[in-house]
Amino acid sequence: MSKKLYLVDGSNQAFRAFFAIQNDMRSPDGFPTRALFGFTSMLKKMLETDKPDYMCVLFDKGKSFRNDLYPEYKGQRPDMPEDLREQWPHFIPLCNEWGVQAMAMEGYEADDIIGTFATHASDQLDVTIVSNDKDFAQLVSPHVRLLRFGRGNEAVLGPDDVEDKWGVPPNQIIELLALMGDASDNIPGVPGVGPKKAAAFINKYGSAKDVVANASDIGGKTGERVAAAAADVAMARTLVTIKCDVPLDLELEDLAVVEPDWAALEARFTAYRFRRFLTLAQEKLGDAAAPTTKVDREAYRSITDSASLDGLIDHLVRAKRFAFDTETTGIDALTADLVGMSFAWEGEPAVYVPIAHEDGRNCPGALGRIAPLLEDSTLKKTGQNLKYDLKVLRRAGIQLRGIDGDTMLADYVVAADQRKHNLDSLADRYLGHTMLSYADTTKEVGGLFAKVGVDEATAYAAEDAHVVLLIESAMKDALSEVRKVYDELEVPLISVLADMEMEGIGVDVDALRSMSVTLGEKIDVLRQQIFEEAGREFNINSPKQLAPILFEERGLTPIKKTKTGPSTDAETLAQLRDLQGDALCGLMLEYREFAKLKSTYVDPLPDAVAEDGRIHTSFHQAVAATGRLSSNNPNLQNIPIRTEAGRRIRGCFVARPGYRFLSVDYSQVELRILAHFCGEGPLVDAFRNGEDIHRRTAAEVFGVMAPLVTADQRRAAKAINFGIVYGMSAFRLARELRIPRGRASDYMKQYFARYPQVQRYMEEAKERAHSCGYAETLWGRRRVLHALKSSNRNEREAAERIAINTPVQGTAADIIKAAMIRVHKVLGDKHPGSRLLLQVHDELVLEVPTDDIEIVRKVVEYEMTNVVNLLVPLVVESGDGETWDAAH
DNA sequence: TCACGCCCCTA
DNA sequence: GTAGGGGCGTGAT
Repeated sequence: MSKKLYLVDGSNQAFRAFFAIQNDMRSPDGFPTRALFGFTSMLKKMLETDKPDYMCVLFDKGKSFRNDLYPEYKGQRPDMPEDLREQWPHFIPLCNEWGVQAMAMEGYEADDIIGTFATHASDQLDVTIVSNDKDFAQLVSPHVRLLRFGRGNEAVLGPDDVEDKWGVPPNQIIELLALMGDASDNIPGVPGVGPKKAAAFINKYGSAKDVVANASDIGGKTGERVAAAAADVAMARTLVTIKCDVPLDLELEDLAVVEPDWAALEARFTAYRFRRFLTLAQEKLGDAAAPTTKVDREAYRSITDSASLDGLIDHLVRAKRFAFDTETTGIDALTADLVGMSFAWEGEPAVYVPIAHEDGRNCPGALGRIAPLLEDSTLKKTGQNLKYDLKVLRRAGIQLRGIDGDTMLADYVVAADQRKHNLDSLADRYLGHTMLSYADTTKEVGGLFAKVGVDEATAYAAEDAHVVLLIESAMKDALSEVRKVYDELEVPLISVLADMEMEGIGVDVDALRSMSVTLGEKIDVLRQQIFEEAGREFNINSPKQLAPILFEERGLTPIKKTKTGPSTDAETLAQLRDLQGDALCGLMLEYREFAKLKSTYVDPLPDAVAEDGRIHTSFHQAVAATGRLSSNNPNLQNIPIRTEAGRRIRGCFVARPGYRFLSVDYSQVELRILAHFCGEGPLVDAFRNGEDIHRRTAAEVFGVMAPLVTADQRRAAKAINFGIVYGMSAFRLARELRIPRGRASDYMKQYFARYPQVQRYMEEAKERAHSCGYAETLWGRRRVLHALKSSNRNEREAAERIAINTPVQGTAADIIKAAMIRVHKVLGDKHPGSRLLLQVHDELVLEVPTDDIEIVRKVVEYEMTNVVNLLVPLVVESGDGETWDAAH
């Protein structure tokens, strides 16, 4: 058997690793590590499973001969992301410490060095090229294979695979690429000729040159394009051809894979905080300090008889606190049924209690015996995303009480900037442990957990409960920094949200269906009018098709650009209609309004109605970086309100007979919070005196008496007040108000002159974030802001705006969460007929028995306004009605 | 089928 | 200018 040589396109794999990982990963001192992490995974896996005898990782360096030949080569490429560039110098030392040769050669691309090695070595070795770049397909031969990594899968391509995939054999790939060009390298080919057409032409005529020579035979538009692109094709052919004769001063033995330098890797992985790899290095070193908290799945037990069940109950009662997890028949808590439960507590191996497994080894009477423990609030529970378990149990008639921890939320408050807070990610991040996957566990039984055998189910389920405890202890110190927001807000909110989701909200499905018909008719009429006005038919939903009609056929002047061309958004269309008098733009605006309402709300909402006739949204507690909730399936936090047609959709949300909706919303809550953070000053005075804040601001900015402020002046002041909270620029204000930049700038100057404490707050918010690395809310919720240190001005300024906005928006989120907990408590205690249904950031929607409206209004208003003492009063406005629209 | 860009709904 | 979810078109997979 031949020995194996692996040639890795290092630049390509570094990029792939960077973009494949969504979460921002950093070492404790803030150094970005995500590309290095993915790259390390790849190296380790390749070394362990493929065991190459020789290996070399190649990186591009500087410009190559291709740039001399064609200055625009790779010219369209955006700059390397800063986070990736910082990691760049680490790749070669990392490879070397793994025992792998790595290099970059000035003036050559990795492709050419790989090509040279591959052609020289393929007569004595089996060569594998590791890259996702399709150019390498040209080098594939019986002894050279191409290894590509996709999302979660990888593919090894030999000559036949290349032909299957691209339609031509490896020795024709150059011809294929010459015709196609390569958009990512900015190499022009024949416009309109992609992989399919190119392969067909190559197979028919031979080389790219032959295809060009036969352009007249191809005929039609494509033929013309082929003929016109003759020079480009020749150029492209040179550019895509990998050089195989780079002068290399290396012997094969220089590429031999040697034993990793585990001590160096240990230091490196400690610095990067790569837990899993660090453990590996420590094991290899025989290091006594290697963590011994390995997850031992063998120790887990299943509880299948009543004697063991007695023992479990005894243990749980004495433990006083335990982690638990439910296994169910599905992922939707509203329809999933209980299959089993797992428990873990201090000092014993975790256990699994099967309840409804099809193999019949279930624990008799378990649910009834365990229920009192779950309902006992003096026994403390923790888990991962307990809102789900709470809902499942409630449908089984069990009221879960005593929740005092949730690892998903703990990670959310410790690391709000991470995108993923699921258990698998947490186990990896905090423990360096890879969990058994649900997909693998249930793969052979069609994803149905009830069909999994009890032994296998035990390993999977008990691990979930066990790992929750391990993660809690690993994050203990970090969590102690943000205990207040965790204990007072996030954990108590779990059961409030579970109740709201289970309660759901009623909708008038018939009204929505008839609205769909009416809107459909309006849209049809508008579509015809648009075609008539445009003089032809096109896909009205396609901005790409609309743009040339507006800006070429109708000769209108573009107002702003998107990445891909002139914008056709609503602001643009309105200006084109008003300032350039274009009728088509007016029609498009109407069309867009109705089409949006129909496709986003009116048509999908009836499908979201559950068996109980109500819509049950999901509130996500660990998504928004500021601490807000989000809502989906369906999103009930973006139901229209601004337009008349939109409000009719709100009118389709209806209260039960005998009930009314009560909607209570905070008035100007973010500006009040800003005033609080600013301290004394006219802003605080205005709120304390109950003034109309926008009128007062207008009076200050325009230097007139408050009663004399005009409607236009008040509107401008309102825009400024909103913008301030977001860290707005004068440029943006000018656009918002459609006034010259200089005037907008004057307004802002005057604003800050009258409210100097606002400007001071903004400066201090930035300085604070710079010095401690995060922005913080009133409850101590934190958001780390690495980009403050960025050398890119746009990124840095964006982070500064976040530093200004997050304390304000996040404190508003804290306040309404605290209010929800108090309202939920008082309703449960004193007004059980009334329920919280929705939260829309500054608004709570309740369903209240008609007779209780006034008393409940008082109670809710009291709780919302007295939830915290700020320097300015919190004020709410309320309304009630039989529909959500009427209540607003 | 999926990722991405554009557009638009909310606070 | 902040924070979200989601529909549709487009082009690659």
